Amino acid sequence: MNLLRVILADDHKLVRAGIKSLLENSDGLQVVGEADNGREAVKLTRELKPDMVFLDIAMPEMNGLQAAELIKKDFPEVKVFILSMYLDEEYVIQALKTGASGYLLKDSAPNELKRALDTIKNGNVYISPAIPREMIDEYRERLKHASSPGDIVMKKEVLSSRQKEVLQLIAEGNSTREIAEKLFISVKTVETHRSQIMKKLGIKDVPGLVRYSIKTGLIK
Amino acid sequence: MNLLRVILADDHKLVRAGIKSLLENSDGLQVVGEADNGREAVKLTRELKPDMVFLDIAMPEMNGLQAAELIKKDFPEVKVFILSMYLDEEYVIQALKTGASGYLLKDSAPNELKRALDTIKNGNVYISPAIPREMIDEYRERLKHASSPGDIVMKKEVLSSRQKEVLQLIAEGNSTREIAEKLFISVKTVETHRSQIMKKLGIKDVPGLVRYSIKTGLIK
DNA sequence: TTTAAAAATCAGGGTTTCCCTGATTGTCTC
DNA sequence: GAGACAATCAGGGAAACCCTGATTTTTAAA
Repeated sequence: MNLLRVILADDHKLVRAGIKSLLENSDGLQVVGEADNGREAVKLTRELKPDMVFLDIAMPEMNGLQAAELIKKDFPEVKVFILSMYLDEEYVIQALKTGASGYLLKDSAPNELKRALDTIKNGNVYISPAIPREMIDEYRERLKHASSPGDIVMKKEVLSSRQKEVLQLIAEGNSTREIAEKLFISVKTVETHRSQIMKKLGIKDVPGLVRYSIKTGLIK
Repeated sequence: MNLLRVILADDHKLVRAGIKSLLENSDGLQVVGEADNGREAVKLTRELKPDMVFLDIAMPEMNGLQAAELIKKDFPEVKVFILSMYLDEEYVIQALKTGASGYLLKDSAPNELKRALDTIKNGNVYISPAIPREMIDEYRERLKHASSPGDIVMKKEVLSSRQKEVLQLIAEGNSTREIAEKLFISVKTVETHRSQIMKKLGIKDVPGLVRYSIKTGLIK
């Protein structure tokens, strides 16, 4: 039986050693190389021609998504698996776009890893169940209408400009009433905007909106 | 030979499983409990009376440093080991102050973990070599001039630890009711805490609290 | 060691927001 | 011209927010 040869990239050595230990306990698999960052992962891929590459997203020098892109460009047959700390729409879409075979959150249960490996071995794509279906469905939908995956432009502009306007006012600490006054609309309309924004972003509370606004640079 | 009974707290289950696998491969040690956040770690410590507790710092609900404080207060004999993503002076000092037996960066080599374990078993304190000597020296210096470790004031702590706990829960998006349930106190008490926090910080709305929490690194 | 201050707990009661289910109108697009 | 979405608004109940207290415990200071 051939062992699946994999490369593992994560800048936190302790975490990496842990994941390695987990991977090697599930049989049929062998970690043949380890990298501290994306650039090293790409280099090792070139040298070792592994079957699969595990990439953490947040890494110094070159992040996992950039590395995934380079690897898939030069070695489309190498399966790429993204391990991420955060459930971020941007990241998921980006990963799918580069042709990754899997996207798993780091707070997944360890048995999810095994399931993901089985799925990928059979040539399918595994995506963490924690990721909202709409996100994936929408990507698939767009995929139908594009000539190549690279063509797909995921609404960078998820929110309409009015919605962004309202979101910013919320995140800046304005109350519903204050926003209504500033925009010359009713309190009810502001409420509808807020709930539309939350629905679109998949966020269920105001603190979440604030964190999103900071992360995307809308405020700060 | 008695096995060292340890509890392991990290919100990223996959990472936790990995560390667990690493720990159990080094013998003389057994993971008897796992926690997703600081609060759970404290609860498990009460129930299981372990020999040692491994705490990640960045966790939802209650971070590892707060958990360390509570654990050391009630069970001074339990050894606390801090695992951190970042090399942050505040964190290191805070960890030493609570009486932690170890502070290790997550990007340490796995054999450092073994060395740390040996050091701690002998009753000594292990601090990651990556941490600048001056930081530790400064702490030791201050220790000389204080009657007890608790006296050492490294930096202004505006909020009490309870207040920080509540603030974190607010900023993470928990509703007042949810916070009350998690802390086993009434909704009214949570409201009082919130308004006390706002008064102290001079902030008048929840989004402001979230921004403050991100800026000061309490969440994110 | 008394005294004072702050922390942590809770309540009443009025105002505002939140949330859910609608609804209308205009504007694109296929 | 049907469907999707944006932007506007309402009703009504649940929850959160805000203010004024109040009690107990802990901590600090005099």
